[in-house]
Amino acid sequence: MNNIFDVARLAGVSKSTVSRVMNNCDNIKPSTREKVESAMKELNYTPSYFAQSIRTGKAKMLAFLIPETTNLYYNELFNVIESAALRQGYLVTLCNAGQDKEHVLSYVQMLRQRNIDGMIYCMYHSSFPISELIDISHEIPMVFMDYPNSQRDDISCVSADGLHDIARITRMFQEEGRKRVAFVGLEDIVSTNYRYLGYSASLIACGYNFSSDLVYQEYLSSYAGEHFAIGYRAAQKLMSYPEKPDAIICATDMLAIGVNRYLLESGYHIPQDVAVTGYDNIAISAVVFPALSTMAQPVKQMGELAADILFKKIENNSYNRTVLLSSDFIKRGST
Amino acid sequence: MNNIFDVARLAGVSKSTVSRVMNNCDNIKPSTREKVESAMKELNYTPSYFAQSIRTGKAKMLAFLIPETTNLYYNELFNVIESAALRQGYLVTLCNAGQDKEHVLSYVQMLRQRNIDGMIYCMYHSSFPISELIDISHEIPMVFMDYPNSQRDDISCVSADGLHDIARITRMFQEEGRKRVAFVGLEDIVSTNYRYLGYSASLIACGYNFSSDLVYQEYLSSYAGEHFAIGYRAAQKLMSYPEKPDAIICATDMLAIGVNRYLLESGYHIPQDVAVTGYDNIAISAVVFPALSTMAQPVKQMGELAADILFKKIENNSYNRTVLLSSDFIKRGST
DNA sequence: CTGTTAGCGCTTTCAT
DNA sequence: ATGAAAGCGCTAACAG
Repeated sequence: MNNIFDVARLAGVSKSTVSRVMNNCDNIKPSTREKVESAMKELNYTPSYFAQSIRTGKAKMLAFLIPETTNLYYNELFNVIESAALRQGYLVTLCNAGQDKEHVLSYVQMLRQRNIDGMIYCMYHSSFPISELIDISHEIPMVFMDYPNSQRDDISCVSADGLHDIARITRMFQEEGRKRVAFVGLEDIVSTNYRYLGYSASLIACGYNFSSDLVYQEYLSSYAGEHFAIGYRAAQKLMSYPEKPDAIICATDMLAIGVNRYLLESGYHIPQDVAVTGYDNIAISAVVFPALSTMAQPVKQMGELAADILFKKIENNSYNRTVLLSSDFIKRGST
Repeated sequence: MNNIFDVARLAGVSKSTVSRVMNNCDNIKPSTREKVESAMKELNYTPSYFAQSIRTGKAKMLAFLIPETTNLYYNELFNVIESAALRQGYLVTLCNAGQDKEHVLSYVQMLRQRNIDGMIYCMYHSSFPISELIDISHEIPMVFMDYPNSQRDDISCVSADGLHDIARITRMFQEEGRKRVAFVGLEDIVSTNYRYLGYSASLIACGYNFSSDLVYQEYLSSYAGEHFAIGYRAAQKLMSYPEKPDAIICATDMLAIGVNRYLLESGYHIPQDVAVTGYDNIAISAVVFPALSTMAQPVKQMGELAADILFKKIENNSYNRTVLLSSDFIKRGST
């Protein structure tokens, strides 16, 4: 492997000049720049990553930390962030950090030891003790996703605006003349909690009566098939009350698919008897029967924004910005 | 940040000794080892990753390259590989390399520049020119997955044994007394081609007549919803012939789900009129109606084996091993 | 505009 | 069993 000295010798200049050419400094005579460049080409030279890093202290590497891996949402997000990073010469490592505090922290610790330039952390369980991470974010650039917290200006967050997204759905149902709008959610998940807030606020705003018979939420164990089963159970419960809902807002598509299954099996007509909405627009939603109306998060925009903010923070970690983005409602057969 | 010299000074020894303690050399007086260790603890010292790497030439980092990101199979695989790597102090970066030759190669190039220790590459399109990668694998340790090639001993491959997996399904149908067994697949995908081979070979072996009216394969464009639609079209076509199949083996679960949808819509009974199998055991398969019988690849075993082989290759790249693993048949309502 | 020089923090001979 | 010293390949003052 050729090093900077070989290039310098071949070009008849000093190492520094070669270094300057690589880092496109100005103040280089065009003729020497050419000599250096052709020498680099001739020797098929690429600078040593480690040597560069040890000097600059930069790893040119980001980390994307996610809580679980059965959700293609994170895949999409990773994609977008990876592309954005690559464009700037950064590599991004996906970290399946889980939700155990010790595990997350030890993963973060390892990343810091490797001088990672910055990280994007996806929040999940609301019970996760995030304060440690917030402290760390003051030392190493971090952007939080799925953590809709606009309360503080010393951190940066990028999330979908589930609260207002759900409010728009409630309003739609009201305009359609639906009388009883129910909500099916997941306990203890930051993003779905936020959606629930949107439901309960807009219910009042639309003049509906709030009733606990209209809300079904359940804790989620880790198993993926669970989502579907929870939806199924939720519909079973909601439809067992004397006053049944005529619309069900679900916090995720998988819940909605479970809800729909119960409704169909029980002879209800969707959307005539009951309208159902999901949230996420997973691939299968377009293809189930009835096709699911749902909210599609602006994943591309979210990922790019997160990367963008992270790069700004890498330049100057005191920069902070928090953004909540509206989702797109995809109308299909279930409403 | 403290460096090795700070530790040495506090412990009253030289840098070399500290280095030796870190790398657990023998020939260290227990008392000095203790002194050094407590000094490290006191200073909360961690060695500089870059400085270590520049000396050893090792990045302690692997890459996992995948062709696309809408398949949770890769997520599972990544999980397993990541855990195995972490246990050895390696970080693994997920690379959404796509299937464009230039893009893959430039990604690989970037990884090499960063002195990645090894890579695991997931094969996909059979038209992908893999020979360049094979050449590269002679220089930098690489394990190929989903590339069931036992022909050559200068590369390492870990794959599910789709050929024999499908043969077992064919045999099951024969034992059930099914008369016409069809196959639905995807053109141009290495793993599904291999499954087709298992179908066509076992058809003969079971004494069935081979007929082109029993085979439907289609090229796959990149869009994910496509899988489902292809399955739907496939069933439409297969059931349009005068002699209809009474069993359909699908190369993937998504295809099978599409097949089932057409069959149900057309009034066929599953599995009485037509039995259907998938391959992959994706999460949704347990939950669709009828629940899908399918082959579950031993993903955990595959990932661990791939990591294992890669670590052996990192020690000595002339080591090679190719393994094909049997999947587990999950019997559900569709058979 | 370019060269000289001093490190970055560690590992690894070579001495002792 | 330990220390001294020479780099790994690069960047960044500092000179000129």
